[in-house]
Amino acid sequence: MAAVRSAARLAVASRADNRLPLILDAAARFFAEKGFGFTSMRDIAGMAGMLPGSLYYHFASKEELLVAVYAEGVRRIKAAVAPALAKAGDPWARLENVCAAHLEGLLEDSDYGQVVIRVRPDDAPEVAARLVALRDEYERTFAQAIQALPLPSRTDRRALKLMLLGALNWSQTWYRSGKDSPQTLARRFVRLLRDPLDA
Amino acid sequence: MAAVRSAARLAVASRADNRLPLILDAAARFFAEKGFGFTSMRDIAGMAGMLPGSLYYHFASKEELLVAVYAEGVRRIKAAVAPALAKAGDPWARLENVCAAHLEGLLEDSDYGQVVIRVRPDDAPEVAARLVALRDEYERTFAQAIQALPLPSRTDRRALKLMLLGALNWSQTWYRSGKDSPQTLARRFVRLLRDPLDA
DNA sequence: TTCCAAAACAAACAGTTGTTTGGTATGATG
DNA sequence: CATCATACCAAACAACTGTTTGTTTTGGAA
Repeated sequence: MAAVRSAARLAVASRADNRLPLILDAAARFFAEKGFGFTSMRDIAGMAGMLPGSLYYHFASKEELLVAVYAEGVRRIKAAVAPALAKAGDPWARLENVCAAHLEGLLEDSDYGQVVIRVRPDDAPEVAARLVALRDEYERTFAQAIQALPLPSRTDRRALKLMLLGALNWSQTWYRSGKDSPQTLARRFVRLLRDPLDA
Repeated sequence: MAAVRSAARLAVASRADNRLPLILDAAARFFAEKGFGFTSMRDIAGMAGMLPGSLYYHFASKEELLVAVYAEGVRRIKAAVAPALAKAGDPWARLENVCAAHLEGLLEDSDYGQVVIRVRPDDAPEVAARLVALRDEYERTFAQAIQALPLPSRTDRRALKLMLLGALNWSQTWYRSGKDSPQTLARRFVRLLRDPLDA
């Protein structure tokens, strides 16, 4: 397939693939704002300044384009969370920072991150499995922050992960930029879990 | 508009509106399973055993049909939660039952409940405001169960509501029927918030 | 300067979308 | 029995969908 770039053939980087990032950006923006189903290839092509058919030089289908955006989204969220996760110190503080980074990724920062949370894998049946795999990949990253917490042995950490991650992801529904910052929200949520333990 | 039923004119109930529930059921099923955007009026009409154009006798548009399903969904979830909310006793136990009822509504019970959680108001721009109002209406019901909790005065109850409701609603993403029941999940989630307080 | 593959255009394809319009069976009402 | 609104059918509408095909431009390599 042509989408496999010849860039492997070293350096030069010519003009080749020049507009591919443009396509991805446009797709990410539309997928994030209107969802997968309500976005047309013409929307994307228009914003990228090209014709609809031209997209098929880079991607075999609309769903494959979604996969590319999705993958980039996961990459970015992971990259945003990684530093917070790496830093040593209080595991609770680390979790709070991880949550804050996670929230920034899906609320403010980039369209790519929003796509990962907003678009349901079943919306693209042909590639659904790959999308789920990408999500899971990230969730394992997030789970590390939970594992590190000093909790009573009876605590159900899996449930904790599902609860916290669900709370964070769902915030996309009610969050309005300009009010509480992602940092503030992360602090509030983590405190609800932590404070009672300190007493 | 014809959709305003003449039923107000007392009792008889003739054959009029006979297939309207059928339409709503079909729409609810499709909206719940494929989402609003991926459902066509032909899908719905087909399942209801009629022609696409006929739907417009009952509803002025696809979006208006969504409003009707949405409203019914909120009605049902509220009805499912109401008994749990009314019962006297331990506020924590009550919250757990409320959560269980909520989960059943959007995971197992009815397509209507699933629609309320699954379909984003912005998917139907023309009626988005009305859909949001319907959601809010229910959330106020849910908030009552939170208000009744015996919590340290410093606790942010609004954040608690957002966290718990988000965790519950997001479960639609990962829940697979047959494994943990809604009741079990509700217990696990509520315990994560309560148990630390008891110590 | 010639050549070639990359990258895009231009135009169409067949199918689907929400919706409209005009006609028609039906069952209750006078 | 005649009437009439209700509830539906039948058929089409224009617009839009993802995608394909053949052709053209382009920039770097030989």
